[in-house]
Amino acid sequence: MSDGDRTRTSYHHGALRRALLDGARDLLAERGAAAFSLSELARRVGVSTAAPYRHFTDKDALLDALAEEGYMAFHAGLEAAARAAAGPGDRIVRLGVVYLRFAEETPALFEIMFRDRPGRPSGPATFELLVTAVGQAQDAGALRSGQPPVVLARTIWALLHGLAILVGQGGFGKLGIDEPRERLVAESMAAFLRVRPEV
Amino acid sequence: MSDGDRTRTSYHHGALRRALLDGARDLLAERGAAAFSLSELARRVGVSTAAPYRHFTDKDALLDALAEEGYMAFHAGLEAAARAAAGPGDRIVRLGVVYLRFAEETPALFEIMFRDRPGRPSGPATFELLVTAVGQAQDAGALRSGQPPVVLARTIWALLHGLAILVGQGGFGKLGIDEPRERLVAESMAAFLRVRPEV
DNA sequence: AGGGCGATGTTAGAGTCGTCAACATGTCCG
DNA sequence: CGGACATGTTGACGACTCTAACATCGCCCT
Repeated sequence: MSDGDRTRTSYHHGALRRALLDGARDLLAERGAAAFSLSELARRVGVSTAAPYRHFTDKDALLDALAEEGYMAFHAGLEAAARAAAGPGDRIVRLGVVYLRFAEETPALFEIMFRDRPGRPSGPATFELLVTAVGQAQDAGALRSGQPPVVLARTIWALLHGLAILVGQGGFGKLGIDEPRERLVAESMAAFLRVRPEV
Repeated sequence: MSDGDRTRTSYHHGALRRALLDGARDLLAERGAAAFSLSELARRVGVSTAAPYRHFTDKDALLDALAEEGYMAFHAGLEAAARAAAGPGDRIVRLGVVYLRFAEETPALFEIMFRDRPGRPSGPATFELLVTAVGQAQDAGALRSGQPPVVLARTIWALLHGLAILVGQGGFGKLGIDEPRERLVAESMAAFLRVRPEV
C-alpha cells in the first residue's frame, strides 16, 4: 500500500503533518478556538501527545499554519468570486458575500485567522485584491468616488469584517436581524454603491 | 480600621468579589484574554485558588461579570459623548470615536465583551442608543436617509466594530494605515455623512 | 451572653493540558 | 551493510480549572 494512508503502517505515521492539520480543522470546528486541545488532536489522529512537536514548535505554530491555509482558501474564494462577477459593481457585492459566508461557515477558523499574532504575513495580498476591485468599480461608476481606492477599500473591509463578526457570533440575531447574505451586504453597502444590484 | 481594606483583617477578606473583579481587570490588561489565569489572579489578590469559586461559579462567570461592567462603562461613555455633542451630525462621529477609543484602550476587555457567549444580556440597550442618534441625525439632514434608522445604525455599528478590531489588533498597521481616530472615523463614515465635520 | 449556622475562607487532590528530555524505530545514503 | 537523521513513544514536570472536605468568622436568635 502507499504510505499516505490513514492507518499508520507501523511505528511511523508517514504523513502526520498533513493529518494533524486536517484533524485540527475538524476539531477546531467542533470545539471552537478556545477549547481546542492539542492533546485531543493527537489522540484523534492516533499518535502520542508529543508527536506533534516534531512538526510544529508550538500549539500556536500549528494554529498559525492552519490559519495560513485558511487564508489561502479565503483568498482563492474571493478571487473566484471576483472572476465570476458580471461587472465591477456586482463584483464588490459578491466579494462581500464571500467574506460573510466564509466567516459564517468556519467561524473558529476565521477567529484563528484574524487573532492578534505578531508576524502574521498574509493579509496584504488579500487586501490588494479588494483595493483593485474598488478601483475598478469606481472607474466604472458603480462605486462612490471622491476617496482614493485604498481608503474606500479599507472602509469596506472594516464594514465587512464587522458584519462577519457580528453575524457570525449571533450578535445580530439578538437584535432581531436575520436576512439573506446578499441582501444584508447590499443593504450595508448601499451608501457606497451608485447602482443598486438586483437582490 | 474599616474592613474594605486591601490587607485582609484575618481569615476572611471582606470584599473579595470586588477585589477579584478589580484585579481581573488589571491582569486581563496585562496578559490578554487568552493568557488570563484564575490562579494567578487569586495569587495576586492574596487568597487561595479556590476562593474565587465562592463568588463565581466559573472562570467564565467572572469574565462575564467583568464584561458586564465593561458594558456599563462603554454605555456610559457613549452616552456622555452623545450629550457632549454639538449637534446630531457631530454626535454620530463622536460616538464612533468613543467606540474606537474604548476598543483601543482596553482591547482585552473589549474582546471579552464581544466574545461569543450565549445568554449575554447587554448590547441591545447600547444599540438602541445608536439607533436613536442615527434617527436624529437623519431628521437633521446630517446623515444619509433612505434607509430606516435601524438598518443604517446596524451598518454603522458593524463598520465601527470592524474598525475597532482591525485597528485594535494592528491589522491596519501592517497595511500602512495610521491616522488620528477622529479622522479615521470621519473618513470611514464619509459616505453616510451629509456634512463633513471639520477634522 | 451564648450558641449555632450560613457565608466565606483554606488545604488537598483529581484530571487535563502544554511542553520537554530521553529513548526507540524506521529510512535512506554512502 | 552500517550508521545518521527524521520521526515516533514513554514518562515526567509544572500550571491550570475545578471539587470536596474542613476551618473560621460574623451575625442572629432566644
